[in-house]
Amino acid sequence: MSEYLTPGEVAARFDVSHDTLRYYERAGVLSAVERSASGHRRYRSADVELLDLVRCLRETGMPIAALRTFADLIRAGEGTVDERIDLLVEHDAQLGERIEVLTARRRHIQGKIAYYRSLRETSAD
Amino acid sequence: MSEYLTPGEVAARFDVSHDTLRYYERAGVLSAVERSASGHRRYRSADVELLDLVRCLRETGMPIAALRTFADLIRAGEGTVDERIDLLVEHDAQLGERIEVLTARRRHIQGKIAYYRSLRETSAD
DNA sequence: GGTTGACCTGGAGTGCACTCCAGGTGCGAT
DNA sequence: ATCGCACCTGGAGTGCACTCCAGGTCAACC
Repeated sequence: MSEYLTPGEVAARFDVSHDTLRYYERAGVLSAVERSASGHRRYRSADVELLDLVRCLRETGMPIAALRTFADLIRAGEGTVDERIDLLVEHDAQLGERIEVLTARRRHIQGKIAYYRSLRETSAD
Repeated sequence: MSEYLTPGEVAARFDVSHDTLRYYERAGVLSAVERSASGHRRYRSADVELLDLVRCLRETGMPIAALRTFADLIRAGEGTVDERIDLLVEHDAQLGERIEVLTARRRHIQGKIAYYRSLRETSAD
């Protein structure tokens, strides 16, 4: 049990590619990660926790640029907690709306399915 | 009250651009629409209804290629109702999963917000 | 009869988030 | 020693869904 994860382990854990990890680093979403003597990345638990949140935000539609802003706030230290809250609250609100829209659209789709099924039964007589 | 809508009216009703409408037509999602003598498009109620469903499916993440497949089934006539049902049921299932994932992620984000708020209260002492 | 505005065309361009490439390094196992 | 493999680099390429562009047509209104 080592104190860090290798790129392969991180990629497997979050189901992202090695390239995506490097992309996040280049984009400033993950700060430059520690390296071994041979230059290989070593992901510490702080990196892994940030990545966990990053993936959560990405999967819910936050763009890379906003993620970068958020990561910058974290790096800037504890004085930025209010701003982080604002950012997350805003995202949460958008996400709530998005889920509502998707749910409404889903009902529409289910209505269409029911309609098609009614057609099928009628013609099956 | 005319029997058709102009491109501008359709664009306004569905909040899409004139270009998007043309794009859907080029992509085979909307079949070639009726034209006036001067070449302007005229959207009949059948076109508008299809577009309504198309937008619903697009907003819920169905790719253009699948939408094209679906539109082709509609054009192929009533014999394809079973296939249309299959396609919509599959999409509905994926959408259900997606909503669940988003909802779970949202709880994670809300947990993070609560955590940050607890930090803020502690430091405010 | 000139101007305006909504519309027309084919094709090129955009933004996003990756994803791939070619060539190179280090290291444990055979 | 040499093989295979996981990793490294900068930079180019990809796929998707639009979105924009330049130049043109047409009907209506002043």
